[in-house]
Amino acid sequence: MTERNKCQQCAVRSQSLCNTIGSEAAGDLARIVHRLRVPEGRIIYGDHERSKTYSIIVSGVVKLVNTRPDGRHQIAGLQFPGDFVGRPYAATSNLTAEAATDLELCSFSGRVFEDLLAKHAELERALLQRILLDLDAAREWMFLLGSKSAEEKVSTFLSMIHDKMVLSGSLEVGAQGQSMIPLPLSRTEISECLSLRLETVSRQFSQLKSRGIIETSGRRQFRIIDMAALRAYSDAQSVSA
Amino acid sequence: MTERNKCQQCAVRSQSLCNTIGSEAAGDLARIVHRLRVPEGRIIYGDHERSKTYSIIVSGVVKLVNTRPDGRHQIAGLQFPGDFVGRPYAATSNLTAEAATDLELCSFSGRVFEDLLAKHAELERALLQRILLDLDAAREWMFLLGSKSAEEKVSTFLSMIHDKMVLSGSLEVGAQGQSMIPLPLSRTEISECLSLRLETVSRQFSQLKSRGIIETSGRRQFRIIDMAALRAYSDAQSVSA
DNA sequence: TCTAAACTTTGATGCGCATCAATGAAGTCC
DNA sequence: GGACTTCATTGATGCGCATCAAAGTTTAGA
Repeated sequence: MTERNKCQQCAVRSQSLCNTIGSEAAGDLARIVHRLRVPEGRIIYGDHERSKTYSIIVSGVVKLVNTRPDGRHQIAGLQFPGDFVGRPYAATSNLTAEAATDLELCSFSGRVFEDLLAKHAELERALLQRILLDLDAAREWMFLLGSKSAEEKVSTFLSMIHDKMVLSGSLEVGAQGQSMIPLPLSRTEISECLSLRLETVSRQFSQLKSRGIIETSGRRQFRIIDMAALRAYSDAQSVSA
Repeated sequence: MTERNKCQQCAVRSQSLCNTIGSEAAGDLARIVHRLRVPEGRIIYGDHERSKTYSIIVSGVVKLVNTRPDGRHQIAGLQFPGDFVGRPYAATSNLTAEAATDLELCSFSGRVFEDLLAKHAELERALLQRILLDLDAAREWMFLLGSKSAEEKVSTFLSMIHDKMVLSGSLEVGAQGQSMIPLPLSRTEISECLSLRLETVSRQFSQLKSRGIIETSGRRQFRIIDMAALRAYSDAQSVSA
């Protein structure tokens, strides 16, 4: 892929949707895109949303929330920079996509994007590949929800955040010992993501701190002191003490 | 869609992949398909499988198993008649697809099917739509794994089996009171699907029986006596007694 | 039909996390 | 900059499901 194939406007990382397609499709895509800033808490799509839009995240984090009639709710997925947000080919969705942090988006109006999908098979293929990755991730997360202990869940969550930061270029590989990493979610949101109560999440944070594996600063930042230990706790059974 | 557009060979239900595409693509697809019988327990793809194949299930159930180094494993999805089985665009998968029951498949060799995907955009679109449904289902199942009680999990599982039987035409709507429904999984497999222990699954079966909501016959058949109650227990909080 | 193996059910006990409750720290507004 | 509000931490207790253990049932094979 040559440099001019890349979408300069929303270039985030190489795997981004608009960087995996040819120049003609990319050109068409660039013509209909517009930049958008979205404040934390804003609903992007869901429930009673009529006007459909699709986006690629430039910066920030989107949470996909599964809300139930009885008030229980769960975060069914997090989308990071470079990820595609939207649900093509469906009038409604049981999920609500909400800005977990302030966002910058590359946004496409629903109708136009769908036409473009029909026009460029390669764009549709790129989308299919991306959705398949989301499906892999969802099935992997199912294992966490069903089979991991609270300790494993919180450790997995923190290393996942670290890995996403590295992937999106916001953090250098191996720099975790030095750099503070921003937490995109509150304790309550983390608990909804891991299917724990927030008290349990807090206790696991405390334990990881007391073991010297992580440090925290304020409510929204953490530093990984011992990455190897964090990874070990993420898939424990290995740890006996 | 006209009748001749339908793939007569593997026509299972209207949503099946080969029934949502045009006649030319369907013709090409029919030309490369071959029927295949697979005995229970056989691995369809996964782990160290080299030769890729894709299939549409004609009859039987496939389980997608997530196996971990430490021996824990979980069923990450079930595929029923009409469903697509395979993981395009990936050399490997962490999942193993295994015949939960004896199967009849419409099978496509990997290379040829991928060429066909590239040739017919409409086939790729149909696949994308199907994968999106799988993603919706996976995210819905995440809620079960993370947030439902053992009672809700088992009730949900049984009504899901019922619904799938109806969808695939093996059971008439509203006939649940009369007909025995075959269970495609053992207690152990059900427990791996719901992230419970098999003893807990068994206890929930017993409780549903003692309440007169279901009956069982042998290990692999059940009858739904009171569908409304079963549905209520599937999303409890509603039930207080 | 009898026997053995595999699977399922039922019972007793304990642990992990939820729940209830209170204190403490961090941002926000005047 | 002090008071308020929101969010996070820590503690005490209880319940749901895992775990350990044993008996019962179904299926297959001699």
